[in-house]
Amino acid sequence: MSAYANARDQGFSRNRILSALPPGERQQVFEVVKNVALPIKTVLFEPGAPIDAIHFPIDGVISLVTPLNDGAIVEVATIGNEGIVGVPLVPFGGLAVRAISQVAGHCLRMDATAFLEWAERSTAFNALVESYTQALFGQISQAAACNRLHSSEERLSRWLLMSHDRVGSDEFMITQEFLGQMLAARRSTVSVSAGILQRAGLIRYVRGHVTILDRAGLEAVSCECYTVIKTELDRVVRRAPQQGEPPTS
Amino acid sequence: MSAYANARDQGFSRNRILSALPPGERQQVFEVVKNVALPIKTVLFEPGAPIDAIHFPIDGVISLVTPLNDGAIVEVATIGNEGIVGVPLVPFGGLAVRAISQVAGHCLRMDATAFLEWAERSTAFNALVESYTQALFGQISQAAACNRLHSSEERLSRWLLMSHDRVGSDEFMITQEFLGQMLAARRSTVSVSAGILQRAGLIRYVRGHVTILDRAGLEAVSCECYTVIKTELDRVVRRAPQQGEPPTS
DNA sequence: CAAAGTCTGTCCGTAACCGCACATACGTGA
DNA sequence: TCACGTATGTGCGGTTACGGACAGACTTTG
Repeated sequence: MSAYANARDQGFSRNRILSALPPGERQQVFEVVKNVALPIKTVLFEPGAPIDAIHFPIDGVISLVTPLNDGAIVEVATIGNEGIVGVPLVPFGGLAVRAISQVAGHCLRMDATAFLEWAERSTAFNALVESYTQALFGQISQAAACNRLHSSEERLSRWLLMSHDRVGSDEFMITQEFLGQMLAARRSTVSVSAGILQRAGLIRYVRGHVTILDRAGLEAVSCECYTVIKTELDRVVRRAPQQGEPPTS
Repeated sequence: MSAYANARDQGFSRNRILSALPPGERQQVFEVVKNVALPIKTVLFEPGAPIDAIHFPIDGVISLVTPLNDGAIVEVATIGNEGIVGVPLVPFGGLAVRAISQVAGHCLRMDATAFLEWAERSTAFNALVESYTQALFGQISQAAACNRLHSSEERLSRWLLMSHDRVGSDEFMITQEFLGQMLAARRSTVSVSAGILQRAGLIRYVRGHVTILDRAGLEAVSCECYTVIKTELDRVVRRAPQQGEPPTS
């Protein structure tokens, strides 16, 4: 989204983790984050490198990928407005993965030091972060199983569904070449799988332009992993006290 | 190991996370843990179930596995005396994986409530736990990539090496049937891969009895994932102040 | 309109592994 | 010693996806 409800909001309430905070704390967190645009293929951190900032996606999709020595990469998790990029965060520590944006969008950026202070000060914030960390942990575990056992068509469907949930639109951009990297499959394999989905009327896919036509159909083709991951991620914010509308200020 | 240096120690110092604690705190932690034996195929927790206790392995190997609807399971991490079973722990939360012992051994068991209290009270303890959590996160990410891209022979070698590191012996028990479940491969595939390793003189494998004959050779056959994971796990305790010998009491 | 670049559909030989089956070898206990 | 259960080695057709290549279609740029 390029226009926000109002200038002060800055899309703040559109990250579901932050939305789940008590209104008072939400306002305070608002003071320490900055809305940044993430063009496609922006790298937020590299494996082993110290993480200087935490990102709360508003729209767009960010992937955690494991790079291998031969240059191949494998996606292990996708993160959107339901999550946080950069956890688990340890002072001076780094994660073993690369964070890279797959679908362009926006994030709320919080310095690592501010994040750690907040986690220490606010019980609600800390609980949400830890709960999400656990869910992310589960997502990666499920991806590990999925990568091993499920067909490229199932995994493609899952990827499309997860992205669809996150971008908030039936259309988004992703080339088959890039998709192949995410799924750790040949581009030609992606082309074949996507062709099957397309002929079945589930999607339209023209030169990097994906349109979701039949969500229910995609869910039927996808493996169970989609539902497992979605259920677990939803639980993170559902467990927190429901928040009302953002303050009209 | 069935005999400990002394009764009070109870193998305490053989878990590398606990060993990395300052001596004073180590003694205190000693008061709240209990040495328990884990026969093979003991389940410590199931996906989604609340975790009532944390385990610090002394010997043996515990695996985190993701079960799928069709009954298949995939190993996403193995944990031995370098680690902790049950993190990241959140009050009333559960992990999306099953923890099951693969090679029989012993653990130091700590109640979840005691664990949470300790993490809050002790900075050193908390730092170790969080650092390990990050490393475990990396291990699962690497496994996700490995499961997708590497051959059964590479993965088998990696599994054998990781187990070898943890059991502290050149011999351990694991049937091909069980190994196949861990690697999410047919037993016959395991048989073929193991046969290749065996004919190459790297291992001996007779009716569930594995003997590591040539570690260096195995490392050459294994994929890079072994080294990546080992390096990351080693960093956890290397970052902490080195501890001396256990107190002779 | 022409040219260059990008993206996609398709093909083919090959490799790895599945899914299943069967035979053999080892170990235990009667 | 024999019988039985367990564990392993092996074989074979079928499937999936690799690895590499090529042509066509669309888009952008000049």
